[in-house]
Amino acid sequence: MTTTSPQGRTELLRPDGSPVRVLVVDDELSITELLSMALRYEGWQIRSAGDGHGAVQAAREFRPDAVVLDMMLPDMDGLSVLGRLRRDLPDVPVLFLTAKDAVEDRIAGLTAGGDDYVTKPFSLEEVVARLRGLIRRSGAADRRSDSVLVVGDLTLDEDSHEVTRGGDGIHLTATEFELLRFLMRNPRRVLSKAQILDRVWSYDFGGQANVVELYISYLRRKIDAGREPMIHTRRGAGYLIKPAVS
Amino acid sequence: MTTTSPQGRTELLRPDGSPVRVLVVDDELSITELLSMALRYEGWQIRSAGDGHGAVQAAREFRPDAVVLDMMLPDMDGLSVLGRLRRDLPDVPVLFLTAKDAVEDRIAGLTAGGDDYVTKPFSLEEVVARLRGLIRRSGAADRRSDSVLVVGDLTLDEDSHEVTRGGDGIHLTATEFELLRFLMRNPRRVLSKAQILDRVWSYDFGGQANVVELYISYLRRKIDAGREPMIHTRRGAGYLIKPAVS
DNA sequence: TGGGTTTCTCAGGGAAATCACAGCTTGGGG
DNA sequence: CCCCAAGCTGTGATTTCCCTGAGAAACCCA
Repeated sequence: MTTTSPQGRTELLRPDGSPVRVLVVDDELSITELLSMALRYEGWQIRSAGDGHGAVQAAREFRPDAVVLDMMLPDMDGLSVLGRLRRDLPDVPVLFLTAKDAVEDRIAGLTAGGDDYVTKPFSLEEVVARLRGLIRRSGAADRRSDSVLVVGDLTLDEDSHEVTRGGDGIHLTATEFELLRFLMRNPRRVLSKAQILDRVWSYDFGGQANVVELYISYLRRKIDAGREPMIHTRRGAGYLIKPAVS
Repeated sequence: MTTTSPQGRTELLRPDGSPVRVLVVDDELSITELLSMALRYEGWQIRSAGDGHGAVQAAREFRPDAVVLDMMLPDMDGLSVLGRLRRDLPDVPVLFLTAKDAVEDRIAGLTAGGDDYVTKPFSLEEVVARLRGLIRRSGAADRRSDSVLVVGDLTLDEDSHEVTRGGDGIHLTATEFELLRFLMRNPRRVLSKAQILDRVWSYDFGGQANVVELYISYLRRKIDAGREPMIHTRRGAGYLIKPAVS
């Protein structure tokens, strides 16, 4: 089930209308806090743990609908944690956090069961999107909630990553896609460059703030090219997307 | 929940009808006093602190609905304060104050959880508007309070930054927008040039006082152009806005 | 390993916004 | 009715913000 909040954002809810519950497990406090903050903002209920034992215990009493699990924990390795989690909650979907250079094939085996993973450093937009996907597919939230965002004649499918405007397919790079998704999830709302950076770029990005301008310019070339523009600049405030007419 | 005060201003209240509580943290006394005065004028309850430890303690006993937090404190850095605040009040929204040139610095991730920031030197109108936004979105105040100001056939949307009169969209610059917002939040009330300067321009503005006249003139051109005027001059007193009829 | 793709930095150009200045208009008191 | 203070607005300088081309570096896939 989804509802639309007063801010116009679409929230994911469980069938009984209560908020989705997510357990976040990471030993770095800054990461759990960053994630907790961002996921709470999605309207979800969050519990966090800093090690494997804490995770197992929290899972038992909190009974989350999904788990975000760092593969690198101080007390036990990710696989053992996963095993124990599964003993209590056999069907809970797990989003793994792994270091960039971690052995990918081991993860590949794990995600076969419908789980997913992102590599550190991640962007919040990516984590949120993948969690939404996991929860949606697990059936914890209403299945009818679908994965296509629509603004005017522009559509974006979060599952297939397909983007169309006026029926024409548009190819976007990964970053362009995430930026557009963020804009489309907040239609008609001015988003500041800082907000966009925080959300779409990874948390350790230390570069120039004008990447946002650059990618807005890329998006315009692909989406607004020769049509009524949908992406608008609010000088001194930020950017927003809205249907071309009106 | 919102109520309309005898003066005609719209106030933000908590669901139980008690005033919103805001904690202000800054080491410069002039800043905390400036903010406290302005925020009290909004009808909110204010407590202030001059350093990180004071902030954490005050948060614990005062339990604010929102926090204004300077990133540059003498005893601990902004992120540590944030972490400790969050331990006691996981969902409290925070408005960060940062130096203009430290913007790139490390805002990353801060606005991701729905928090926001303004750069020093700020204008009071900006701080108040952003605080209202944070409180509104956090759910501490009634969610029905929405983001659109209406005076006669003139509307101003604080989220999309859209302004219309009689249905026609009107493009305003950032300063024009803030000036109009201030007028519209105080309809039918005479606002002196000094008041306007104090509210809409940043506290270190050292320019000529006639910027107010200039911007009023800009606004008239865009809003009153060829229609029944809504912006009126009270010679020797100030300006006011009111619906065109009557 | 190598070529195509993607991400990002840097820097120049240009447009918009802000503001100072000055001359002009207006309104009200005497 | 005159005059002056208060307010209005045209002009243009300055600043700030945004856009985008070019190319370097990183990445990915075969």
